[in-house]
Amino acid sequence: MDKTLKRMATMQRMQVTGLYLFYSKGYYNTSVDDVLKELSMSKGAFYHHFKSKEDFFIQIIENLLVRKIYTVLIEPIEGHEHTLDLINSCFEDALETAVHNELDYGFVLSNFINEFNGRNERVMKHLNNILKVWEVNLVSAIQRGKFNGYINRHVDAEGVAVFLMSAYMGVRTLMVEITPSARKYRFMSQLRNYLKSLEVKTATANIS
Amino acid sequence: MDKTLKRMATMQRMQVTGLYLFYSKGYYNTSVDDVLKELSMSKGAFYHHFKSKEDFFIQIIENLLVRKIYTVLIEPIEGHEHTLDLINSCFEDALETAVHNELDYGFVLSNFINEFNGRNERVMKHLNNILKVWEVNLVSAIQRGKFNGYINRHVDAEGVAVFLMSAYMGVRTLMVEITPSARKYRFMSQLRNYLKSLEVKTATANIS
DNA sequence: TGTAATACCGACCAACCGGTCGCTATACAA
DNA sequence: TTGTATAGCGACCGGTTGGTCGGTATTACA
Repeated sequence: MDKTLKRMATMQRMQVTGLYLFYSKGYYNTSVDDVLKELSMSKGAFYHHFKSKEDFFIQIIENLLVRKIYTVLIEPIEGHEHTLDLINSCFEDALETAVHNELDYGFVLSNFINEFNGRNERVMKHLNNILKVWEVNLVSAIQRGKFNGYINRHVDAEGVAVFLMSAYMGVRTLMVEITPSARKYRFMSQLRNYLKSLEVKTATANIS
Repeated sequence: MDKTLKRMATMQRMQVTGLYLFYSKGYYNTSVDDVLKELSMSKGAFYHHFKSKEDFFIQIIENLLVRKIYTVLIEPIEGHEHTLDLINSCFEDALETAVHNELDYGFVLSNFINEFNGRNERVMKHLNNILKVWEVNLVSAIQRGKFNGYINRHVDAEGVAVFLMSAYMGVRTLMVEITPSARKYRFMSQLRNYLKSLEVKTATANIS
């Protein structure tokens, strides 16, 4: 096998294991030795590939976390179909994955933000960047929805984005407890209610 | 001074300092020595009053955290005035406090849940209990609102409670970043929008 | 004033932390 | 086959962790 290819394969394997452990036990609560034990690897090998634990984690963020958020929360709302339906399906799918996750420790990004906030500025910058990318993409999806006539012109796109992100991050924390499925169902029902309030209003639609 | 009174005063002082440090640096990232340094106290004194670090933290939860949540998030919505107004004011005030907090590390309860979830079942039980109390009180406030004619009869009280808790917990995490004030404003605006959708509908109110 | 309980002190412990370093094992190019 | 760069090894280091323990200082009460 090509040398650089093998190197990348090893590093990838280390990062996947690292993300899993950091997510489940927390960054500060997971020692380098823990990661190495899981990998059946030596310390020398670790520090041959990464210059520090922090550097290892930052590479995990950039290589794995960013891609994860993209796949689950950004790409699904990029289409030109009815924006509110896209958002609804996207959240539905994301939460369903969480429900079926045997061991759910909450929204990965939100967990790390909580852990690093006020403690490690360098890591926080990387995490906040992901948050920003998500926000920007949500805002433009909503504006696209307005342009395409699916969303009321007077809706504040930035406000909706902040609200949606808040709701999602919060419910993911709530769902780590017992009966995540019931909470997901109730949450999604209220989310649809909220999304409906953003629709283009017709003269007759809301008379009850 | 009475002996037991002095003991309680000392323990109270220790717990207040402990909560501050655990909140700002995280539980696992704060050593007992850190707490003792802040208190100018010895290890012997600490372990004379508390049998372990974990025990110390659980007492902090029961004595300080529970009361805090009660004061900020439960009592303000207990009245018989318009329920949705009470909720709106309660969230507004709670977030305003967060904005003015020089060093904000997010919603205390939510931070600790994130830190202990899957790592310490005993502590999690105590934290989940607070969450449950909050939820129960929100649900009964909403049902009271329905009874008093402020909220639509068909509204799912449990669903609204989960949604409101999610949104609050999420926005508190989002607000730790830059410009918390702007995010608060946008969030509250959307929250009012959502709360409005729960009101008793009249034939003319929603024609636009 | 004597005494017993409580409050507090800080040296000390084993276990663990992130990181270093001198070493070997392997793989490819000449 | 040999030389050289990369991959991987694990003992070891200084520092920190939660917790212990033998001691002293302070207090309340007889």
